[in-house]
Amino acid sequence: MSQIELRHLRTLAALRDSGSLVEAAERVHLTQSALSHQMKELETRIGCALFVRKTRPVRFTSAGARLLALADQTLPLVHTAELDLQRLAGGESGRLYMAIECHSCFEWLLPAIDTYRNEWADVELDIASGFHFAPLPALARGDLDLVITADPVDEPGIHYFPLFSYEAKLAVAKDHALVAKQWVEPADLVQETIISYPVDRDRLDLFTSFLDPAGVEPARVRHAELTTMIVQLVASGRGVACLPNWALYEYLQNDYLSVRSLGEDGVWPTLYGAVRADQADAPFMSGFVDVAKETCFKNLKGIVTAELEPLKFR
Amino acid sequence: MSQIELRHLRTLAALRDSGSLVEAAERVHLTQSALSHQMKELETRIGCALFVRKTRPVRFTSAGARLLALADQTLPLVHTAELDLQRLAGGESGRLYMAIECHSCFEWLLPAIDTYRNEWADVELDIASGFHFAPLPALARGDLDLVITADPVDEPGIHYFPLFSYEAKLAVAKDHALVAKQWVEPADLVQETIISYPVDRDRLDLFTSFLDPAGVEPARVRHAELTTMIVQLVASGRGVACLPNWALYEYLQNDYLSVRSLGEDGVWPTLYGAVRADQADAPFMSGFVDVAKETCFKNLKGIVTAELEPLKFR
DNA sequence: TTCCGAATATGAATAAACTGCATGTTGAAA
DNA sequence: TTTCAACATGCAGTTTATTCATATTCGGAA
Repeated sequence: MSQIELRHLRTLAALRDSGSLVEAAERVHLTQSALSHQMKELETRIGCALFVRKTRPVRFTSAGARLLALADQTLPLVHTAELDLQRLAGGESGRLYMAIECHSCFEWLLPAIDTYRNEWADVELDIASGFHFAPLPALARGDLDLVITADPVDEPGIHYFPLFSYEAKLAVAKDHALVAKQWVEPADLVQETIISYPVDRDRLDLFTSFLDPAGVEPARVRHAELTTMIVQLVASGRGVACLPNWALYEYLQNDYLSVRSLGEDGVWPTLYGAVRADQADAPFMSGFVDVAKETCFKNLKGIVTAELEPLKFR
Repeated sequence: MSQIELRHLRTLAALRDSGSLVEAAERVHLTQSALSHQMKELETRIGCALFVRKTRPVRFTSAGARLLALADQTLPLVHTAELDLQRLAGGESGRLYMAIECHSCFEWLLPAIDTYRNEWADVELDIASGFHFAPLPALARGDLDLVITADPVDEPGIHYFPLFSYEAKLAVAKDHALVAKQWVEPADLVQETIISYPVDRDRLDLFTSFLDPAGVEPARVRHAELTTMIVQLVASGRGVACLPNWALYEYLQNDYLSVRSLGEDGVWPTLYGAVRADQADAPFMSGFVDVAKETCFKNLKGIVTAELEPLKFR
């Protein structure tokens, strides 16, 4: 049925380029006998001669010429595919579809992606922005290749690259009563309205690391999509919000609101890049982690103000 | 080195279309085990995984997707090539480069080619018009596939299809002295100017079949490229010319000149189609001969006038 | 013509590969 | 946990590809 193989096309091309079986054999690193057998067998399979051997250089029949045309069409395609595969296998290239669980991460992620693109032009990048699905299962399944998350779940086959730790601070209006306190205790928030991103509360550090352990429930929870919006609501006294220190830096510089630590020691989540274990060692993957850490380091390291601690890098 | 083979591409395409190795195995008429081995081996050869087997349907990695793209590029090409080869092998298609030794043959050759094209659209036709080379060696060598000739040379590997016999007549002006004779004898031409196509005289029937055997040399030989030109020269009494009866039919109808036979029985050359022996049985080749004979029969059969004999078909 | 050298063809042996069978492993759903 | 379906694997049989040694063919030169 399927009779033609790439080997035949390579032989024919070599035969055209050299003009004789003897020389063609050298080019494809086989013996003259091998090529003779090979061609003869192909000729019987397709039922007609491919070239005239009595002439020098050999003359191709219509069938031979047709196969040569096929060779000219396909062999270059195959060759470039092989080169692509080499890069793919060497980890110089690959697919990098990512999703972020951390809502405010775009701030440092976009510059990181910019610099990464320059170094790894061949990597196919994409960000799943509107992620209404669970990112980690999608990662394990292969729909995603990288997930930025603050909640490492111990799952086999998933590897976590720590990026940095930041302090999750409580943002309050400048005239808020809590400004008087050195730090915030869970009980202080009983009467408060919490403003948060519209995600499950078990993915909010304020609840998982602070309020829930103390058994405290705030008066109300409001949602806002954008960091700017949350900050505005907080500044105007409509509630308080828990945000990463680096996301608050700009607003503190402008004296737009105040921040306080959650508890005496503060809450310090760590941001991880989650990848599939089999890709953890791929150069294009660890390359991205390196670029991400470096970008954060450059852009976010100097965020110390009177009220903020710097990030902790690992 | 060269690792990818068409079989791998076919397997991958089947795998994508079906979603599982089991089903893909059915499509390529192999067992699941065979495909498993095949894919595993390819993966180790190129150094990275091609698809994830844990999912249903299977999910392709970047490398797998790249190979699928290659498959989509190449497999259709290979398939159409195989179809072309089938037609080529079945003789439904082929190359038909032809040359004509007979100068006036275009008259019936061009209509013949027209009808042939309709029946054998896939045959690559070409006419070597300005043939300043020897056609028969070119035929044996493979530069040509068909030569229309009136001089069959007994050469091994060449097969001659007889097309028809015609009478080579002497055309003279209407008021020429020879009109008085029933037929022409060689000695009658001693004083005459012969007008012929500009080719070697041993390819002119007038010499080879009439004058040379009698040891007669005409007074002068003039050349003209086109049949019309020769006829004009003859009609105006500048000389006499030997032409096929069918080439003279039109001019006789218009009472433009007169013709006489060469000798009592006339000279009757036969026109042959010469082909390489290995192509003599190819349907597209004998198909051409049939069309050529039929065209001549239709177009040239009714050439009988008071002075012309009809063609003889074999 | 005959001989010679180069190229191709051929036959047999060997090496490699592909494939199938039987069976083990794994993952997902009940 | 069980079960089922899909995939992996070890092994054996078979096919296929290649090589080596040798024969044949072709074209040119003596």
